[in-house]
Amino acid sequence: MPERKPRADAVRNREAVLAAADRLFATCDRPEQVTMADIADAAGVGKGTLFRGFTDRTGLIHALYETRLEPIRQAITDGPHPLGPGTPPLERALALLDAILCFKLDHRHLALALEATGTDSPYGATHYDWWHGTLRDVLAELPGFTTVDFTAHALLAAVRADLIDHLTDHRHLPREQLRTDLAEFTTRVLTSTAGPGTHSFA
Amino acid sequence: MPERKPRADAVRNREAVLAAADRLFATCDRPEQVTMADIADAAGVGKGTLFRGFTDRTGLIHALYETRLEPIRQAITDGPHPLGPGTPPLERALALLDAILCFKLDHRHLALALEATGTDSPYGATHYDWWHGTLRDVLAELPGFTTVDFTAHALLAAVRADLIDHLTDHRHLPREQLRTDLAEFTTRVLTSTAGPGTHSFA
DNA sequence: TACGATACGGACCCGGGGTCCGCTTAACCC
DNA sequence: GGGTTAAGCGGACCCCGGGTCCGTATCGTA
Repeated sequence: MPERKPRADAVRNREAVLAAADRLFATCDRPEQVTMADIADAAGVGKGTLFRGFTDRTGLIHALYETRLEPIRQAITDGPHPLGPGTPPLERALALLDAILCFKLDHRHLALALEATGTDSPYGATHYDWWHGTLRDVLAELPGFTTVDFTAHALLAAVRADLIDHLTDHRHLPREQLRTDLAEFTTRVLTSTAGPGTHSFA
Repeated sequence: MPERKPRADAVRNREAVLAAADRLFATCDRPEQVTMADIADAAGVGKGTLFRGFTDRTGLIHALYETRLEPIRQAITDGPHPLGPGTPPLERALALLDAILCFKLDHRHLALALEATGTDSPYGATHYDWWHGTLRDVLAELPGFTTVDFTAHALLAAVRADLIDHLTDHRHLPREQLRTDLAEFTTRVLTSTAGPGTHSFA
């Protein structure tokens, strides 16, 4: 079974669609305003082609997101300091979160579009489990940490796309401000010597 | 102009609709499965009545959410210890977040429905500004805090409905576990002596 | 060049949010 | 209680967007 190679026009179209979608999402301010028909038109293909290639709306956005995310993923799994492995945990955790933040800033439209699919909250997405797992493993290397799992979730929640979007677009927080704020917050969380701080209320 | 009193059937219907909606959202597992027509049927009224009374889907969910939220709001603005004013800031912040967490646990369906409206991310909702403002003011009373604004956002992000839902329904974290985890996390954030933790990466 | 497999595309379907308007009925006045 | 008025009702209807289908065009191969 020599596994036929995919047709040339198919791959060409696939690229065209991804490019068109990226462009449209980037220019329109509410991702749900971008309709499938719009994307098809902009890419110069029929609607059927979209769904053949990407199954459904979510699939298309997913695919797009994935391509943009790949480099960062790479940098984390086996890249150089400070993102790659081999960086001491506290510094690496900070680097991770900063990287996510910057990514979301640079690709706000995509991240928002992804979350706006509605079909699956971010927590259904495959990315999320990966991010969470990675961050959790890093935190686990820090001494004296018990609630690693929840902490990873909470830290990731601080860089969710819509929050970032709200802070930059509506509240006009400049990028660097946001980065330092996040860094300080993360540092607080990770360097605290919190004993059993569990005050219990009735 | 003696200001006619509202018609009896109108208020009766309003209640019926709210009750029906609450019931439906509570039983169906994905809020977007509940259609406006469903709610109208369940309440024994016509679709027109829904839109007359609540403008649109978002409005209906908003109204519902508001009624459930009111007691807690009350307890915070002028209730007793530990939620009310007059509680020392650290303890009060912990109480606030715990209260939000419990509320979202008890009304998961509503909170999810609200976020799933899509039309406005949680950050567009009026509640959010109030929560954020309240929490921010409390944090501001803690000594040595600089990034109060962002910290408030980040802490609130940790109790977002879909995260809570994911942790309880998919990961099966028990309620009490979640509460203690959140309490510890919050304590870490608020009791850390974080100096200028702003390591800068290139 | 001929042929099979694959991809194309746009007409079409369907379900859900939101509208509209002729009819109903509660509130007010006597 | 009976008449008048306008607020309220409801469901047929519209619109729009995601997703499907299948006759046709195109590619890859021999």
